[in-house]
Amino acid sequence: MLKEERQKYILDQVHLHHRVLLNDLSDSLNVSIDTVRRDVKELDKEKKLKKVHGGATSFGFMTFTKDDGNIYLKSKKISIAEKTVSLLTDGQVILMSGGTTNMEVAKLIPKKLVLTVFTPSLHVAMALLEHENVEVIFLGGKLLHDAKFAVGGTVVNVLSQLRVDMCILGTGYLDAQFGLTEFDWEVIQVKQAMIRAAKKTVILTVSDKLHSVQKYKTCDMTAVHTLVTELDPSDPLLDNFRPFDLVLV
Amino acid sequence: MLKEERQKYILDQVHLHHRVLLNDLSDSLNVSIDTVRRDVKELDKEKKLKKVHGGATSFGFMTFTKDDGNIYLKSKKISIAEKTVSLLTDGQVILMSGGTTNMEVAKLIPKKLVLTVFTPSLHVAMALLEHENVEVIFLGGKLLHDAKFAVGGTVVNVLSQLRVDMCILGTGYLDAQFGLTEFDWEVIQVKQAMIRAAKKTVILTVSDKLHSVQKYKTCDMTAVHTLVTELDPSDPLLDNFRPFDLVLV
DNA sequence: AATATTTTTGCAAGTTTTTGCTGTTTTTGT
DNA sequence: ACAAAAACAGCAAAAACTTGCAAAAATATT
Repeated sequence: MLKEERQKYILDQVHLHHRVLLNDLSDSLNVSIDTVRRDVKELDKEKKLKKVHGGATSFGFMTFTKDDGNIYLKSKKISIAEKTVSLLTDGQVILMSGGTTNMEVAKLIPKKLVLTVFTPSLHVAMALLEHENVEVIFLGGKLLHDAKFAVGGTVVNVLSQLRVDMCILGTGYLDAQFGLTEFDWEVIQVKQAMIRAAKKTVILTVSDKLHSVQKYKTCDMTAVHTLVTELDPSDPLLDNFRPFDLVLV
Repeated sequence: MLKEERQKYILDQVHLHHRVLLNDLSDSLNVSIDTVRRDVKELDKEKKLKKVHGGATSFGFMTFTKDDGNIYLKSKKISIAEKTVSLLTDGQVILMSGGTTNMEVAKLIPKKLVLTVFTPSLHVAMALLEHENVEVIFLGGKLLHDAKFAVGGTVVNVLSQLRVDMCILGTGYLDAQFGLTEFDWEVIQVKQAMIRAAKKTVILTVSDKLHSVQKYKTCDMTAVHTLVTELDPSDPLLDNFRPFDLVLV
């Protein structure tokens, strides 16, 4: 194998996974670790990647990691994401909406899990593409400038032809009496179509958003199968939702 | 066997496999390794391929690496993007493919310009959403993990129903004789559909990618209306393209 | 047709590059 | 602070490259 081939492979891997381990490379290329080290060193000198202890990282596009400043909220969302990921099983076909909570879910999906995910969210799609075993299908349409989320007829139309295992809704406001509500009419249309296209609907929400109501209604509580919060399922804050036939996680 | 035949064979092999080993060539051509070495050296001098230790590679092969950080190439791309932006007018409906050059175009679009842009590239869509006056419509479909680009039937299908003013193709390899070529079959399908959907086709390419050929063909030079490079339109490097009925910018 | 000239080809000796291995130093996580 | 992992430096064998040269082949000249 030519040196050039090796280096191209290394670059491809770096761009694909955002980071690589020298050991993995040495392994999959069947060359000594020293050779890989020297290659990476060269590529680093050529500014094609960034060498770090034990491996290398790409320093290109991936700078969209605008960490939501609110550490407190973020830890809640990660807790929700962990619970959500545990609901997923190999081979499932699922729908994911947008929002920061769903982003955490996308990041936390195990590398080995095989999934097919439909999403109208640019950010979620981007995060999902980091996982080799996840097939990502973007639900195309007109994009909202702020939410980076596709809405409109084409999205709803494609959704109407789908029948998937599970739908994970990440944003929204939840109330036992008024159900799931939103403030954007077009987003509502998409989310309703997502719910219709799925056998099960999973709602993710931080406890701060419980018992809050917005202008438009997406669905009733009866349409929800699973509710994931950062709280313990037995927490009294969730009591209002117990009368409904849903799983609390 | 004539020298010319040999060199033609070498070039074919390089284009076919992206790389060759001098030993393999010497073997299959039944000539000494020195002769092959000299041939490859000549072809390298004529810029027909790139000689590397132990063999040779096609030009597109290594050039494909996403050249972030490569300041030199980036300035070329910005120059191309500036020229491209000047081709745009208020109210147009256009198609944009992916690639780093198109990314620069997306970033450089004037804030006041009113456009409608269809694209199957996640990165380009993301960049376009920074512009308030640009309506962005994502061409949904299965996303390629490395290119973050939508391909497949749904994309082609939607494209077949469009009729837009202009199509801007950012990636690809260009040669006067072989036209626009790619190495990914699925990407080809999308690009061909994009060309069919547009009244005008604009190709953006850095001069480094001129005269390089890949496995599959997207279109002939005759399908191209405008060719944008970082070179001056009168540059002799572009002479090969003058016989065609296209605008050089 | 015979000879001279240029080009091409193969070979050999010496040089450079590449690569894996050794032992040593530096960094990292606990 | 200590043990483990990673990086570094130097070395040696193998592969690849360079150069110069002479034989062979192709082309030109008389």
